Parts: sequence; structure tokens; C-alpha cells
Amino acid sequence: MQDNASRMRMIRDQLREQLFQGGLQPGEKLPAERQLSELFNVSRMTVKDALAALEAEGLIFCEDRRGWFVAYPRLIYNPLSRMHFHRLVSEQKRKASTQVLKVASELASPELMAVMALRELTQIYRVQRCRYLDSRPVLLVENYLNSHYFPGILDDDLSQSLTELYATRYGYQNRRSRFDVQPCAAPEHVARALHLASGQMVLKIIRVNYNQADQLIDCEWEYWRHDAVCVRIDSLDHGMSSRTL
Amino acid sequence: MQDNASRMRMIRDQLREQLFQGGLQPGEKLPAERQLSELFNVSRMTVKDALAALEAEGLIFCEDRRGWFVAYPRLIYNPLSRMHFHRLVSEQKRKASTQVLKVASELASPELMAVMALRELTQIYRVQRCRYLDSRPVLLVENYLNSHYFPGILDDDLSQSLTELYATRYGYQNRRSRFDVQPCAAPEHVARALHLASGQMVLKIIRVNYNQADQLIDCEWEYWRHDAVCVRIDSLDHGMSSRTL
DNA sequence: TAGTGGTCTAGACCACGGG
DNA sequence: CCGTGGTCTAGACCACTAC
Repeated sequence: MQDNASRMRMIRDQLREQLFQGGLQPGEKLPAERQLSELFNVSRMTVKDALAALEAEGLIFCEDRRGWFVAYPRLIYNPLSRMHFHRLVSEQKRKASTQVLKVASELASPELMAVMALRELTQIYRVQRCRYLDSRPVLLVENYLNSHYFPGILDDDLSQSLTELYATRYGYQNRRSRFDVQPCAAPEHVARALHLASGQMVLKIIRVNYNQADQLIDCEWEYWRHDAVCVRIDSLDHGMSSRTL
Repeated sequence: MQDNASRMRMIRDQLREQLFQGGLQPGEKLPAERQLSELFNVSRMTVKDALAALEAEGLIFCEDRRGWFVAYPRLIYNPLSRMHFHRLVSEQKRKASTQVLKVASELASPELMAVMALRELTQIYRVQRCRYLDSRPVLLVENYLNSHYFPGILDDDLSQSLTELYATRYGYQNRRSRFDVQPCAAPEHVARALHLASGQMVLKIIRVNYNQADQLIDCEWEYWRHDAVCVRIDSLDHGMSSRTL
């Protein structure tokens, strides 16, 4: 009996085969951890490790205290295409929705002052929204607007595209942006919104936007479920083109 | 006694404070898990969970069976700047080195055929290299070259920049590229090279390059340690400019 | 209220790294 | 060789979800 592979690996590999062969549909629920541990005759910790490995592969995902589910295809997200979320999603034949979680007017934090190059005591508007892909929360976005450039915007409908609102109400065009993409741990409020356990890994995208006068008008913290997105960048083709695939 | 926070969170937060206050230097080793579990009077599993949370935050990192260490700053990687690794690193005042792990000539796998739009039975060259940042392995790169475009390249020095080799020996310029960025689990050989435990999360960047005649000449699988890199994209400024900060 | 995953214990042995 | 993290057990209680 060759026992080079650990039990965790064996269970992981068996589960993976079952997922592929069994033709489970995205979103379908897996048996509970306790059931799997009986089924494979191992402890629950070992099952958890195997499930975590499959999660890292992007084959399944976990919702806090709800269970494990078969993964959905990743959304292909091209930040340079400047397409707003709902259009991006519908072009990929998926369903999008947005929920505004919080709207506030507050003083910029030191961290934000650094990113947005603000003076002390600058007032900013803060908009927190959760975006859903096929009814599943996959993205928490926090927008920080320099209040100086957006008088009265908080009275508007903020569940629509902010970029469009900037253009139609204030005449701002996005001239250039900067994106920083990096994996990080989900802060508590992000974990809650995305149904993750606290400290789980997410993909964080910090975006800073400049208008046609090269003024830094707003920035955006995006927290994506790491298994829900693939960031695509084309080194040509970053105009207003609608090609994403 | 308010006990809302779990022990794991308490230990995590205490450790984090210690790391910040104690002024530990990047690369410095933390006490062993067993020592920490005695120090905090909890089981080793709880310590592991706390350490994993700090790892997800990017504050510490783990090397398989070597221990836990204080994290280094992330390398800022701008794929659109077309700067090769060694220059990128030295401009950020860090130290770079490259080790060629494997060079082979083989038939394209089905997956590769799909990505590179190859016909069946196409011969490709495969170059596997490990790149080091301050003597720490942070990136495993696998290049797949369409052998048709690169006769005799395997005899060359492959530890240098391939892009430069393409230009000087074959006259190929990079006209455009496509990047797909997504977190995924490290395959076994990647985990080994990067000193990770198998199944750990890495940041995978698939890059496809076209030459001046718009021919798909090669593609590249990059596996980054997730805590070692920040991918930066500027929506203007993607020429040959040397600005990265 | 029943079922789920989240957290936690107090041990144990194994495989690998490095002197 | 010893020290390290990797893996694993067989339980336990808690917090939250969903009904």
C-alpha cells in the first residue's frame, strides 16, 4: 500500500473526481462536513482541509454556516474597458444586482488622505455597496468621493453606476485611472457582506480616478470573492470598446 | 468579561501589535508554533489559525517546515510597463536573481492548445524559471514558446530576459499582450519551488504575447507568492515609460 | 429548534530542513 | 540528529442560518 499521499489529498482528489463526474451544477450544495467525515471515515478537521484545498482551486466555495457549494464560473472583469458592473455582467449572460449598504459624509482617514493626496480635515462622501452575481454577493465596493467635486450627490440614486452619474450630473469624464490589485484578508465588514468567515482571503482592487482636468475626484476600494473573478487586461484595446471576450 | 472576540482573534491582534511595536525586521523569524501555544496558553491549532489570519493580511509568511517570518514589502508589478523582472526589482531598490529549473521541447497539452490557439501535435519549448526577490523565491514562471518562431533558442542563455532575447535574436517586438490575473491554489511543483505547503494560495497571471505581425509567439504562466506582489495598472502610461511609482 | 460551519482542545505521529 | 511545520484524531461547545 503506497501511502505517499496524505489522507487529505486522497479525499480532496476523490471529491474533485466526484464533482467533475457527478456533473454537479454550480451552486449545488455538498454534503455537510460531518457527513463527509463519516463517509470517508476521517475526522472533521481532515475534511475541512480537503475542502479548503478545493476552495483554493476554485472548484467549490463556502458560505459562513450555510455550507459548501459547487463554484460558479468566474466573472471576467476588464478594468480598462470602463464598463460598469451591470453591463459587464449582462454581457456575460449573468444576472447582476446592487444593494446600497451605507452612505455617509465624513472626514478622510489618514490612509485615505495618503491615497487621495488630500489635505487634513477634508470632507469626503463614502458609499458602500454590495454587488451580486446570480444572487450571490461577490463584491463589496466602497467609494470615497472628494465632496468638493460632488455637491449634493448623496441625494441621488446611488444604486446606479456612479461613473454615469459623474458624467450626466457633473460633466466629469474619466481621463485616467490607476488600479492596484492584490490578495488580502477580508476585514470584518467585508467578510459579513460576502458571507465569508472573518480573515478569509479576498481580492482587493484599489482604484483611483482622475477626470478630464486630471483632478483626482474619487477612489474606490473593491473587495472581490477570490473565486468569483478573473481580472483581464489587454495591453491594447483599452478604449471605450465593448469587446470583453 | 466581554468575550465577543474568539481566542484566535485575540491572539492574532496581540501578535499584530507585537509585530508593529516590536519593530521586527522583514525576514525575522517568529517563535515556533509550539512556543507560541505555550506563551498564549492555547492549543497549537489556535495558534496556527491566528498565524494564518496574519498571513492573509500580508504581515507574515510561512515557509514549509522552516517557520514563520515577518513579511517583506510587496513588489509593485506593472505588467503594462513591459519592464523585465531584474530591472523592475532593481528600480525598487531590491535584489533579484533567476534560476532556470527546466528546459524542454514537448508537444502542447490540450489546455495550452486552447490558450495559444495551436493545432494538434504542435511542438513547443517549455522554460521553467524561479525568480528570487532578496534571495527569497517569490515567482515561478513557465514560458511556452511556439517552436516554429524560435529555432535554436534552447541553446541560448535563458536566465536573461526572454523578451530581450526575442528582440535581439529574432527581431520580434511585443505588439500587444493579454493578462489574466486570478488567485488559485499552487500546483505541487509550484508549491515546492516557492517553499509553500501544497494547496496554498498563489496569484496566477497568464500572459499571452503577440509580436509586431500580430502572431501569437509565446505565453507565460506566472505564479506569484500572494504576499509578495501588488499588480499595478495605469490606464494611460503603458508605453515604454520607466515610471513605476 | 435543528442543522450548519466556526472554533477549540490536548494530545499524536510524520516528513522535511538544516546543522 | 533535533527542530520545525504538516497532518490527524475524537471529541466538545458556540454562533449563526434557515425553517
